[in-house]
Amino acid sequence: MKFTLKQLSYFVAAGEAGSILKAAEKIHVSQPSISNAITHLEDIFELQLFIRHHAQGMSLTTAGNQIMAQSKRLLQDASELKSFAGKLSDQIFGSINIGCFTPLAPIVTPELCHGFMQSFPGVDVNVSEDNQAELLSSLKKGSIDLALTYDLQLDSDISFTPLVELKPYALLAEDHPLSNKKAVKLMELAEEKFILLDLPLSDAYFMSLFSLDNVKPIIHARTKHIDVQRGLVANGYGYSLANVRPLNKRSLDGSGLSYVPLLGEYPSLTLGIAVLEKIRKTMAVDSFNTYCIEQISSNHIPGMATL
Amino acid sequence: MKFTLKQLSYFVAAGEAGSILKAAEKIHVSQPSISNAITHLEDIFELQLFIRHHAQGMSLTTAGNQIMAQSKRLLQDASELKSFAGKLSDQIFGSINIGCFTPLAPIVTPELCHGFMQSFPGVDVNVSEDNQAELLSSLKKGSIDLALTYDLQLDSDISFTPLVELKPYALLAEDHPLSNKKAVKLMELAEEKFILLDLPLSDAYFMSLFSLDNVKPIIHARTKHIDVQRGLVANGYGYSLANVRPLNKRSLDGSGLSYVPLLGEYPSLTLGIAVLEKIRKTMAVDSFNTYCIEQISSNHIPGMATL
DNA sequence: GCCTCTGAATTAAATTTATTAATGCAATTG
DNA sequence: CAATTGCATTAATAAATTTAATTCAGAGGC
Repeated sequence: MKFTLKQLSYFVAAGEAGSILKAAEKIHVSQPSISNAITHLEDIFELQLFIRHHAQGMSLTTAGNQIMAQSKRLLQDASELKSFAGKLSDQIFGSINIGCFTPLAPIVTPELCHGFMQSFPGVDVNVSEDNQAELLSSLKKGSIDLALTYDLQLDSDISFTPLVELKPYALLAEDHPLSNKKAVKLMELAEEKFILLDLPLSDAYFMSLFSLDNVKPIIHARTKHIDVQRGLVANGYGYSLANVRPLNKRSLDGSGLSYVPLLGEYPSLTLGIAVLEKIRKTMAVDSFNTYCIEQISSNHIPGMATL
Repeated sequence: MKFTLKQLSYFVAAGEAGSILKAAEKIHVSQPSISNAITHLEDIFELQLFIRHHAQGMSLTTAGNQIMAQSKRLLQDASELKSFAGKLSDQIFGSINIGCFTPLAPIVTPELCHGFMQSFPGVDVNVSEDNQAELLSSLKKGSIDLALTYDLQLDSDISFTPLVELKPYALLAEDHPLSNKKAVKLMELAEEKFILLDLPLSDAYFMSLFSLDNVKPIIHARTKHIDVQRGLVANGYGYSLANVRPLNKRSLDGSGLSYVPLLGEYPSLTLGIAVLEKIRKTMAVDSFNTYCIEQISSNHIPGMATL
């Protein structure tokens, strides 16, 4: 046996009016409706809520007063839930979950998310980093609202908004003989040792670049971590290829790096926004989406160096 | 357009089960009921709460997660309201409002209410003092649950439980010639000045005592305050009659008083508990009622001296 | 003290709302 | 490419809510 919010609201109206009839007029329902609601509440609470005065309305008992205070609070909370939902749908407000492809995350998310939260203090942005497969799965599961990633292996139910193309470049040690050239051909590096960034999608992508020029790289090391990749290159263990361009041109141990464009036409990786097609976005997610479009362009990418 | 607690609970069940079908089995309702409830909530909130996965249930969106957290809280609060009401009806718990006839209040209520609240820490006792007419009106209005007063001018819808009879006695100054007598006749005081406690009921009562003996008192002063009455008597302005017997036999200015029984048969005032007949008492009120019966007897009255 | 009035409770009919069983439908699985 | 899964839809039914009309008990006026 339970009660409804409607019954509570009828009870509260009667309690405030001190009369069922007056309450009925005020809230535009019939007198027996309120009478029923009160009787029902008295039954399930096993309490006398009102003292009925013949021909002069009714007044709350002490128990009724206590229940009424709680009822008002509950009704208030219910109406706040409604307005919370309303705000979620039409105001830039609430929590949003953003996913970012791991190698991109340390470059773009700090500035991007911080800037967004500065502009929209009502929004709480949660960022998670993951590989492409997991990002897509998270989008479909709803555990992230939006992903910043490349347009690789996207399913049909994911919609992708391209933002910028990231051309591949050669990652060389600062003191490498070719490090000051305007551009470099893959062929020129063919005899040197190659450090492969061995992540689910990037490995295949980088190898495809070599194939285009019929170059067989000498894979000297594989790593899943871009900091290891940069550290190895900076310390002269070999060269590598990359698309993301951290502003800081030193590896974690302080050794210098150089970014040299590739001479020739190579496929870029397109950085953009992936969202689930069928989803209806909250205002906050939508705002983050447009914020990304505004902030990320070929002129400027948060946290990223120009070539 | 509003939602119901039932709809919220269906939504929460579905959110927790990750599937309408599983939720339906768990809470024993049909699948379309839950489906409807969710659709309704999505409509009125203007939010997408779930992502539907074909043939593999559904998962909450970020918005759905936020709404679900709030919904759970609201349902929790609703169930707490229910249990609060339950406790009010069957446990010694909550607030109670006690009324007390003004002259009695300073004598009996401090010890009585303090003792009760010690024994039942879950109960919050509020005491108010008033004259008989107001006490009865408060009982009928429900603003007090129970009144400690005399059995005077009670209406038919008030039920009165007598506790003790308070015999009238002569209030004399400590150094009054008759102050050490075992008992005194009203006749013996007839020539002295009389101080009348001039309260709605007590004035008529005291005058009726004189009528019984065909004595015409010399009314020297009238007061509505028992402290003034005691002060006047203690300082030798005259004698008075009273029923309540404060333990402290000094007036507020420190002068001594003496209580001397009346010789003869005079009507007593009966101190007891007045409650509204038709009311269903909460457990807390009922306990206070029995506590009064236990504590107030002819052997002992809290705060009151023996004659 | 009689009559009228007020306002809650009750009753019965109408309406709305919730529930169910059956079915449809889209995507997944083997 | 059937078979299955699981949500949405539909239509029939059951339940709850609402209302209009009425009853009833006490209050208040004369």
